[in-house]
Amino acid sequence: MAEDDNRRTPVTPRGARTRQALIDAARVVFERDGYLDARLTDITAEARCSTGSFYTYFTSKEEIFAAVMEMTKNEMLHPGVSRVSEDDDPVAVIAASNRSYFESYRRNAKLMQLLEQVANVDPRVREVRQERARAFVERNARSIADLQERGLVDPDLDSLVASWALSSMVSRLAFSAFVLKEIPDGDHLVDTCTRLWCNALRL
Amino acid sequence: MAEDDNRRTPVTPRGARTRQALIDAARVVFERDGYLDARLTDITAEARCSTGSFYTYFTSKEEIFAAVMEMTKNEMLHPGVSRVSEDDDPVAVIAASNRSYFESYRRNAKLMQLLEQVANVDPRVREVRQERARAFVERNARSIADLQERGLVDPDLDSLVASWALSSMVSRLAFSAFVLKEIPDGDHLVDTCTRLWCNALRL
Amino acid sequence: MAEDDNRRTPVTPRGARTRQALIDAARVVFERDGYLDARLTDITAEARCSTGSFYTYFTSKEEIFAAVMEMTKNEMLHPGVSRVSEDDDPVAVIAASNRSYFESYRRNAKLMQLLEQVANVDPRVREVRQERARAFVERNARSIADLQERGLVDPDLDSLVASWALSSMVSRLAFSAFVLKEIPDGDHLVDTCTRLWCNALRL
Amino acid sequence: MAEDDNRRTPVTPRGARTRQALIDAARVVFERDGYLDARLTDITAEARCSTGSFYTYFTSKEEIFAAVMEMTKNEMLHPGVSRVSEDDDPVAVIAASNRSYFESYRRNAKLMQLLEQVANVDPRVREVRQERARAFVERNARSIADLQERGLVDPDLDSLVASWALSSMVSRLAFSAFVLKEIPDGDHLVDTCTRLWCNALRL
DNA sequence: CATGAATGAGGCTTCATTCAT
DNA sequence: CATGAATGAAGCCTCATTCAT
Repeated sequence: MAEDDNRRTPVTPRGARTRQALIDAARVVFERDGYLDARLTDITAEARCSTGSFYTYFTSKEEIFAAVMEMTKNEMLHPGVSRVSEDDDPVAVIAASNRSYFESYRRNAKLMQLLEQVANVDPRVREVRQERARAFVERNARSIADLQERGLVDPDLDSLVASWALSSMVSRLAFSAFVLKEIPDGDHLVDTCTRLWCNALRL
Repeated sequence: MAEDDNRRTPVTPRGARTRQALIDAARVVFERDGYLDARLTDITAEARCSTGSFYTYFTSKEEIFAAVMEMTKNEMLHPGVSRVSEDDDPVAVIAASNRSYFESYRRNAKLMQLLEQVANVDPRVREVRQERARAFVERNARSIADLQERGLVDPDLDSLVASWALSSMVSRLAFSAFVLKEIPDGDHLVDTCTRLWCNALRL
Repeated sequence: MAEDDNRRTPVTPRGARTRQALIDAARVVFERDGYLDARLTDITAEARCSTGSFYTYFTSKEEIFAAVMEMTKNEMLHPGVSRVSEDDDPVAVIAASNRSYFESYRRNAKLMQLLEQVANVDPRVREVRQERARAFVERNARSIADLQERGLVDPDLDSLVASWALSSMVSRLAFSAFVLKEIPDGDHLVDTCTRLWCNALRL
Repeated sequence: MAEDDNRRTPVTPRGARTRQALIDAARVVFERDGYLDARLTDITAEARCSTGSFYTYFTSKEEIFAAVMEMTKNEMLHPGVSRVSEDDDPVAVIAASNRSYFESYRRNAKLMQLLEQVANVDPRVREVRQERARAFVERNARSIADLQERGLVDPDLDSLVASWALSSMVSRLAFSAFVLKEIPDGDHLVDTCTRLWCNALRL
């Protein structure tokens, strides 16, 4: 995250406040208008600061978008997963993980939509999104491989490809449910999803 | 599909040729530069006609994009599916269907990327994409329901939700493989995908 | 009215029909959209003929406007005036003249508005309008001079200037009443107008 | 008068200067080229600022035209009128008023021509012109009614209609004299005008 | 004579970015 | 560090006019 630019990280509290106001405003504007239709002046207006101030802290729309995403990274994590111990029932672990994922997605649907939007437009954001996806997939792949080692699931499956497939299934389902609203949200959705996941692995 | 505009449908062969040249040019430019970076003048230059001619047939970039999509709809269909009879082994049917889908996606990867890009930006295109997705999902849902009736797959699954999930899995996998190139393409991919699909249904 | 252009006066009945259709269409479009917003293609569409045909008969919007005005010249004349003989009561003559003028204006309000509009935009049309005005003013001036000679009205008035003033009064009043609709139409209006005219001359 | 737009009213002196320069430039260009032929770039060139600056203060040609008119409203007022006291000879009052009106019109002939031109083309400007006219007419109507109450003029006249007629006469005469130059300017014109006005009222 | 497609100059408008105060 | 006005490249779009069929 080292800046290749001499934009200062604010040193005075006043500067920090302005920077934060800009990020908050950017989130509001991006969620309201979409990334492409958001104008820098909309953001500064929302932040109640001048146009010029934007360039004190950021060099471009892209950069402030990255800052928004960085800022909300914590909200996007799925804290529930790690709390499930390895001794637990594997199905319960998967169910908990899925439930947690869906909940997080539901809470941040607008942001996820934005991320999807911008990833299809800006290569740097695409990279960010793919990195997140990869991390998610790899964690699931390790989990699948682990279950294979323990003889609990179909050993013939390529754990990485299976993880790609199942992770894609879950994330796309969440997108359809919470962003596109094509599928009714609810326990039924998560349950079916978990059941398919377990079935798919022959767990 | 009814135009809310009086742009003519060409009545002379010459007009039809120009219109077609514009659509072809648009596809080239869209695939080369992406939807957002494509300028109308690039399209008319590629089509070797004047700026004004664009407006003889289309009112906006959005509209010619829709025409490109309409034009290539046939290429996107998966003709192989219907050739598999109902008497065949259900696994073979699914395998054939998936293979066909992946092949079609591979051939039209650029267009699929475009569709995804524009769908996240333009509501009208989003509608088109969702309609296609829905058709695909519903076909698969009927197929699943049919297998349930024949007692071949898990009867407890909600066939529609299961179809959403598995269809999402396949289409997203294709996107990751052919557009993002995150997953190596190959028989292995389709086979694993089919295996997961069948497993998921307990077929 | 001699054309400085080789646009043919139609020789075939078919040509005459097309030309007439264009003029009729132009009137409809001009009255509906105003001169400036009227596009040549609107006129040809209204006339149900091709764009090219327009240029078979006219060279410009200006020219077809002139043709519309020429065509409707007869409607604009005030036939009632001449029917009043000189022996009649001068007040009755003036009253009849005014009444006739107002009636004609009321019937052709849309066209008068157009004439006013275009005169402020196109010097050639301005010339036409001024010529009409001048003819009207001069006729009235002669009438006033005549009354002066007969010792019926104030002999100190400059008959030409008085005619300009009173003619302006009437025509502008008609414009306000029938085009701008600022003044309620009715007998009261004409009567007051006539009374003012007579008073002004000390008739 | 409330702007339905967020174009800023300048807050710094510099901004105020630019805005003023644009208005001044617009007046020059409008008077030189006419409203329709005036291009925005002509105005910004004349104001020695960039194209973009125009849009900092105005949204359209129409809007800056309104600003020009607003700016010159003061020049258009007829300050002489109020200086004539009610005790004066009514004829003298009318004479002074007319003289003042003509002088003002003569000074601002170009602008009046513009106003007339644009009023026939743009409904918003038409409204402005009509409001001015109405104010003028109503003031004269009150004056006529006052003279009626004092028994000095024909009591049978409808003071409002009479005012419309006579006000129209004066303003149209001024237009003919100073814009169209159809009538020779001079004392004679004003005197005849005043005489007709007084005669018409039987003053 | 009719047709209707093709043309392209020319004006309009936006908004990211700079910079003087 | 904040301000907000100034900039101008860049793309959009119209429509009168021409011309091949």
